[in-house]
Amino acid sequence: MGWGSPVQQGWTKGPWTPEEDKLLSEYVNLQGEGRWSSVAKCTGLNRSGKSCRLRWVNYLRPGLKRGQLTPLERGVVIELHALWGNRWSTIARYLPGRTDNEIKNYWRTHFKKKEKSSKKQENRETQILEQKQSPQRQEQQLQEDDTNRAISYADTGDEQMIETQGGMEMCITYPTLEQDQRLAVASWLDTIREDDLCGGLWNLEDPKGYSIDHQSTGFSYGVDSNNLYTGECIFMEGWGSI
DNA sequence: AAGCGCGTCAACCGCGGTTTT
DNA sequence: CAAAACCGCGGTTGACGCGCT
Repeated sequence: MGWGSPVQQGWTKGPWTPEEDKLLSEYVNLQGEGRWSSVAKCTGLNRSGKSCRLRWVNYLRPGLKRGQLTPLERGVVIELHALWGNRWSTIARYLPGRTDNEIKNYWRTHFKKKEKSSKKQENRETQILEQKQSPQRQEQQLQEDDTNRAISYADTGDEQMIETQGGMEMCITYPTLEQDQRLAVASWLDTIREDDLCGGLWNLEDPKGYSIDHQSTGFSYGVDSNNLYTGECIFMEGWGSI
C-alpha cells in the first residue's frame, strides 16, 4: 500500500521539511524501525514508505556521523571495496555512523573521476601489454583486475600505489601528522571471506584507537590514541610492516 | 557581475529478495 | 504454493553551493 512509487500513489517528493522530519522521528521513536508503509497512515505524512525509510536511515537515525570520512574510514572503504565491490551496505556495516549512501557518494566523487582520467593511459598500457602477454598471463591479469581497479582509482592525491619488490603496495599518506605515516592496505582478495570479518574485528569506536585484526591472514593494522598508525599486513607478495 | 563547470549530497527509481497472506 | 506486500540495495538524478574565468 504505502510503498509504491510517488508518481503512482501521489506521494510528496523532494526535500524533506523539518515538520516532516519531526513526524517521522516521533513515529520511529514510538513504533521502532520497520513498518514503513504504515508511516503515512499513522502520521499523516504524505510520503511513501520507501521515502520514509531512506530519510530515517540516511539522515534522522541517531548516531550518524556528519562531515568528511576520516583517513582510516577512507582506508576501510578502499579496502572493502577492493574486497566486495559495490556492496555499499555491507561496507557501511563496518563504518559505524556512516550510511551506504554516504559511502557510495564518497566513492563516486573521489574515485570514479580518477578512473576516468586515468582511463586513456590505462588503455594504452593495456594495448601494449596485450601484444606482449601470453594467454596464461592474460588470465592471471583478469583475476588481478578487481584488486587493481581500486588501486588505480587512488593514483593521485594522498592515496597512491607504490611499486615494491615483486608487487604493489597501497599507501595512504597523512600530511597532517608529524611525519608521514603509511597505512598499508593488504590485498587478500583470494584468502578472505565476508564471514571472516563479521566477528567484530573492526573497532572504530574505541576511544583509545582503532584496530583491525584479521587472524586467518595475519593481517592487522590500527590507529592508536596518538594517531600513529601501526601494524603489519600481507602485501601482494611477502610481508610488510608499518 | 554573470556565466559556467564541477563537486557534493539528498532523494528517487527500478529491481530483486524476503515475508506475509 | 502462489500472489501480494514489504523491504533493502545499488544506480542514477537533480538541486545547490562554490570557485574560476
